[in-house]
Amino acid sequence: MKQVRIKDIAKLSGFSIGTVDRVLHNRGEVAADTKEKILKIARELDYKPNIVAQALTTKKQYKIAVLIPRADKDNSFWAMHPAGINKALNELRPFKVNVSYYLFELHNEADFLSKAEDLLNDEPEGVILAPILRKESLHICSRLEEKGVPYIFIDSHIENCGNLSFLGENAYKSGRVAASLVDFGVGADNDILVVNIAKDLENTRHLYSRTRGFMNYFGEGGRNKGRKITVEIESSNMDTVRQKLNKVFADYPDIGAILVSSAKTHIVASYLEEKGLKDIILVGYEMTKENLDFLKHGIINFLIGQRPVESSEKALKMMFEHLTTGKTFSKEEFQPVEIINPENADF
Amino acid sequence: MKQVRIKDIAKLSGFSIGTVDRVLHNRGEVAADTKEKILKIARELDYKPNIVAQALTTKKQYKIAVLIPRADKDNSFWAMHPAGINKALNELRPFKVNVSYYLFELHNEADFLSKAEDLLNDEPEGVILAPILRKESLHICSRLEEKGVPYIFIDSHIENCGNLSFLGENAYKSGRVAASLVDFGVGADNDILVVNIAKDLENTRHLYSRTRGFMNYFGEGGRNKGRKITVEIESSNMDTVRQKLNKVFADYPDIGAILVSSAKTHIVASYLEEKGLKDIILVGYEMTKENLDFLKHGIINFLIGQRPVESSEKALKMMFEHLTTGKTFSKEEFQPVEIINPENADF
DNA sequence: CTGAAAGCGCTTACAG
DNA sequence: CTGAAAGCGCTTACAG
Repeated sequence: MKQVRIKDIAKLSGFSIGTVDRVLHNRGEVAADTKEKILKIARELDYKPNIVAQALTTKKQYKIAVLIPRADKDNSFWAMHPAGINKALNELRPFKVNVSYYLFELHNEADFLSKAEDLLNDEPEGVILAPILRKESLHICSRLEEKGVPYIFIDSHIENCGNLSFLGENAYKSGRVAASLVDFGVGADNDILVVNIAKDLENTRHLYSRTRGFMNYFGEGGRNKGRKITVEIESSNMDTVRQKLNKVFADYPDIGAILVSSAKTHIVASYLEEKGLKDIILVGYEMTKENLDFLKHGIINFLIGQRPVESSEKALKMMFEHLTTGKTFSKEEFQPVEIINPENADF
Repeated sequence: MKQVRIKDIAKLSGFSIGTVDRVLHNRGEVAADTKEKILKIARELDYKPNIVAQALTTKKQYKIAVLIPRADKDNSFWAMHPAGINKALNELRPFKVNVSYYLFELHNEADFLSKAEDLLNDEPEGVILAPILRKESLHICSRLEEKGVPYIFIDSHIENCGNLSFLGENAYKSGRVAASLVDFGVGADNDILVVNIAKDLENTRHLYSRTRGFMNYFGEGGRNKGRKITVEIESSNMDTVRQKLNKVFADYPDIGAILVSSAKTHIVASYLEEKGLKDIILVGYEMTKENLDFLKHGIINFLIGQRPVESSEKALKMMFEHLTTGKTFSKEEFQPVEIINPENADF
């Protein structure tokens, strides 16, 4: 099975390679019937372009836009995605890929929409985005679809969209993983507390899904038979957190374990450290610097990771492959749920 | 910073591109002083070949040999490495890479040597091997070095070798991870048993390192204060295992957790199931089908994985990059130690 | 609407 | 020992 070249199609069809190339790329200026003839032969021969020759010859740069939250000190999680993009870019070096970032302030709807507008104006050929804000993201996605621009979701998922794929965690499953870890270590009669730190839990579905997974694990079985308490904290401000948690601990003195459903785990860890509550099991999310510090000091027992670097890396490679070959992918590619404790955190 | 082409070097040096190409590839037939001149310019311009053009034009196939144990039902772990190789091959598709396997019977010295001999006769340009049998591997490595053939270790590690790199777990660390998991769930006063199943523990260093990591964790701290018992079982035959373990349990009735230092974990799991010892915590290695079955049924609590698929994938890509560009790598690239429990095993 | 030609950067005979 | 030319498979003006 030697490679089929456009030269072969040219010979068989009786047209020149220039014409064949034009129909293969839909560049117009070809008579309808010759187009058909050529396409037929291409299909029969199962023609696949040689992407190496293509890369060598083309001047085309693939313009890919990335729309994610801006990383900052309280939020270093979002620095991991650019790291993954860079990894992919490095492997794609021989080819011509051009990535531009559109970074919005986390949980700021207006800023998200404004950055998305910038993105649309720049007319990228593919988009990778984190649709954290559900409503606003849906709006952008429909605009992309109108323009025929493919897009891939990372981090968060919206169902029934025209996305090329989704790369990230199965949030429900990761909640169950957290539950199983708590259950392995906690006393059978202790109470368990779930802390959600988010401005608008409604509009941040994956935190909600994690909590649901966590609860369902215990609903369906598990060793622990204690009460399951949920508390929502709207701000990650330490005073607010302290006040809320003081109240919870006053009401429930037998709490043996805490789950924090987001990367803000380190804030609850500070609280526990401050109060000297070292025996309480604390499980949370994401291997950010702040969280890892508390993990190493034994305040956090486990972190659940969703491999953001890998997701973004795969997303970019996937987009490139789609753009060059037209290949499509399964609509959801869940990444493995990663379990991190102090002993395997170094890697 | 535009790309430097051999044409640029040709112009600057006053020679033709043919001559430049000859010195760049050390193909001889060039006067010593012109060679020097050209190399100097190439260095100054920091010339890097365009691998896309190279791939398009060359007829050269890179021949890479893979020397690993043959997978079989008792040993499906070794089927994961070819999976990783295939992944890499798929990404390297536009280039001309040719992989041949040399599969030996696990722990069979003679067979290892015979397959290695076949490999040497076929004169590959790069080798990826699992140096499980220390002594025999050293012999092969020195032969490869004589021939100037680069080689990468996967799975097991031998220090102070001329290997291009090592890709695999940090066995000592992974032993500590296992210990921390046991420690999180086991009663503080229970005894803990370590089971080594291997024909020749001496010559299989990584099992030894895992056990050492496990023991040191408890030596340096940990909640559990019970006794730590070690048993060595030479064969994975069920009768042998049963007999040995019966004896151990008779002597130590308070065993609360078991570590199996290898992929043979499922054999101990069968034993526990047979005896109805469901409350004993069992931690072992590798996500093979047999082990995963017991994990899902709750007999095995945790499996430690070393990401064999990823290691092999990286190894092949690394070898390819080395062969094409001459790039060198750090001598050890440890893979993350993966923690698997029933809830995150599906991925 | 179609074809012939030049070019991407490198490699490979071949002539001298 | 060195250079000129053809070719890898595809794309890109350009001429007709």
